[in-house]
Amino acid sequence: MTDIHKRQVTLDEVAERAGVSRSAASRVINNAPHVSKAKREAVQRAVVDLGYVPNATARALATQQVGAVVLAISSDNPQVFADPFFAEVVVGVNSVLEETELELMLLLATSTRGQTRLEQLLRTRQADGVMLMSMHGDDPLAALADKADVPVVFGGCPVNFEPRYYVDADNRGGARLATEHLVAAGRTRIATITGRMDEGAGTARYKGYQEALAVAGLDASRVVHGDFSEDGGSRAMEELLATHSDLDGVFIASDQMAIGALRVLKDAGKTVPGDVAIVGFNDITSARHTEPPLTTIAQPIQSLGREMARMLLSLIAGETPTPLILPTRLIARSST
Amino acid sequence: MTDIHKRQVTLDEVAERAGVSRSAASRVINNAPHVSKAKREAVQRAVVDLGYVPNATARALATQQVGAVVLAISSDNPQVFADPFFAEVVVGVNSVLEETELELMLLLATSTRGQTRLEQLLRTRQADGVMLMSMHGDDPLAALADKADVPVVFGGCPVNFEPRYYVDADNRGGARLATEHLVAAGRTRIATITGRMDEGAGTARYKGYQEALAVAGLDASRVVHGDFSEDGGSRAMEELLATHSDLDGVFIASDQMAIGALRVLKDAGKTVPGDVAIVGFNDITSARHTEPPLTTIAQPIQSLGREMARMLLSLIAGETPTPLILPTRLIARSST
DNA sequence: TGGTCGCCTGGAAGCGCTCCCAGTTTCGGA
DNA sequence: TCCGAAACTGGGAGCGCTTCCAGGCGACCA
Repeated sequence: MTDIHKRQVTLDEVAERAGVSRSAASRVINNAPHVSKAKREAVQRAVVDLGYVPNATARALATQQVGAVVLAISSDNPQVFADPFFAEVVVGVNSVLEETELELMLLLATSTRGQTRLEQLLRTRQADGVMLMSMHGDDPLAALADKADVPVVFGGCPVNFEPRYYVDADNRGGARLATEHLVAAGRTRIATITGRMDEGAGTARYKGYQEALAVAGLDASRVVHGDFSEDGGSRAMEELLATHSDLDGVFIASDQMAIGALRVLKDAGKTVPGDVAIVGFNDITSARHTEPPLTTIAQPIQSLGREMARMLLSLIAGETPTPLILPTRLIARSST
Repeated sequence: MTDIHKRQVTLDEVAERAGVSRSAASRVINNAPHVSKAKREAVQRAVVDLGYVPNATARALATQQVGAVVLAISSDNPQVFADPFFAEVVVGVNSVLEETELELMLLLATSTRGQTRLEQLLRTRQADGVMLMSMHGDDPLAALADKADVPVVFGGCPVNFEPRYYVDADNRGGARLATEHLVAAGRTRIATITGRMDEGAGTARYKGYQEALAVAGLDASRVVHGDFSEDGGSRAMEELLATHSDLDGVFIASDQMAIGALRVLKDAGKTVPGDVAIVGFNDITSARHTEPPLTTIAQPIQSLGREMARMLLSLIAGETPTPLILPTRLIARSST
């Protein structure tokens, strides 16, 4: 870099050029009242002439507001964010932040360093608010976050406690929908492959499965716990086939696992949906391209991001929003 | 929010508690020399006791360094970031930033507001550096960015000019690889569906296709321009079928388009790879699940992110790195 | 024992902006 | 014509930190 930083033009220069005091200039920049029309225009002209842009840092220091919020993903897996899920969340978040003056910071707290950073963030107001996602069950940060003195909204409800502010997809309702769909299709020996049981989504989806079968008066004991991953899905399906070879329907708590399961089913010579019907969860892009295309539950991911951002904004504004559960819906394709 | 912001503890308090001057305290915080062992330890103890964490804003104002870099995606499509591609880039970027003290800010410049923000960012040093992606051909910001007085590295080379600092995947080489693969499989009437020709990746991949066919002495005139999208791929394939029904191989510049094309081919009663062999580009997750699984070109996306971040760091450190082209490789599956 | 060098040390001046406050105008109403 | 209220105006004190600088002090060499 050539080090010719043409020094940034400051408010003082604007004021001088406009022939007013710095205070007056500041007022027009923030369009506050108490400045005459003439001076206001003079300042505005000076701003344009000089190409003045306020220094965000200085402003932040003076106002004690950072002007940025952070989206933090806490996880032990460095690759979590590679999940397209988060990309969509970000799009949603961005769409509402775009209407404000707030910047978006990303914090992938996947290492010890990252966790430390997140912790400091929570206790020292380095941001005006934080959106926190993907807390797994035993994360001590969850509790800390919920009573931090900086506004925090959770994306997804942690498994072991309910934060004051969160927005979540209706995982339980979605799982119920999925299972009911299987029941309605005449399946009677319905199994499930759950997600990680230390995540809110994992337990909630399992609960939905149980509820639906209870209502239908069917046996809900064909259960294997998975981990949301494709390989995990394969392993779980193998186990299921070994222990409950009579099954004729499976609700699988993620499409990734469903893809793995589909492969195992195929290798085992079972037809889908002929021998066994499958419903997944998430509606990832690949779900449309499997053989057969996967019936699944879609969550409004961008909305989730959008609503998290809105809730955070409302919190920052000093309001007290109530938790929000977003509806999920069934996408029927050919695996059922 | 309860508004009991227990005021942040300041450096002055630390200094007082340690019985030293603020300057001394500052020195030990930044572990600078010229402070006796005794005082150094006293300060360190005070820091722990008080739970002191430096105020990043104040520090930024004093040092004239923001302590954050931004990853900016410039595009006219609000949904670009939903592409899993960027999620992976972010993972890569984060992995190197994690080792530093720098924060990561995300700027999705998809609206007028966003573009304005990006422009201001480029001219007013609101960040210590910026990584810029997805510039399409006629974006005036590209030129501006390249001579901004803040370090900028491009991700992907814009179509109409070569920035001073960039890292890109070897799109041309990858396309050549893909086309050569088709040639090696004995195909002789090889078409291509290109990407958007106002993006660097689009033109580069087209060039690679031309080169490979030139070397093989084959006709390179079976060309339809697409837009990288699935629907665009369908439309392009229809056109190709209508105008060049004799084709026996197609290099398609993105997997998304390939998926669309596959559907059209199937509807038209053509078998893959029997009648026509297909090679895509990107190796998206879905590519493994299509029918048949797609032969494609993989780019090292996380590396791209990582190298962009590294280059930016080196730029910030005052060095002068050279542009970087990352290798791509062929993933052979059953569509060829 | 005197002089010099080099390492501490803390005071103070900013970094660029906001905002309180006291002083000055202006203006309408009586 | 006079008075009070309301609107304007600019000075100045911070926000919390870094860093320059001048002064102090011990050590080391001759």
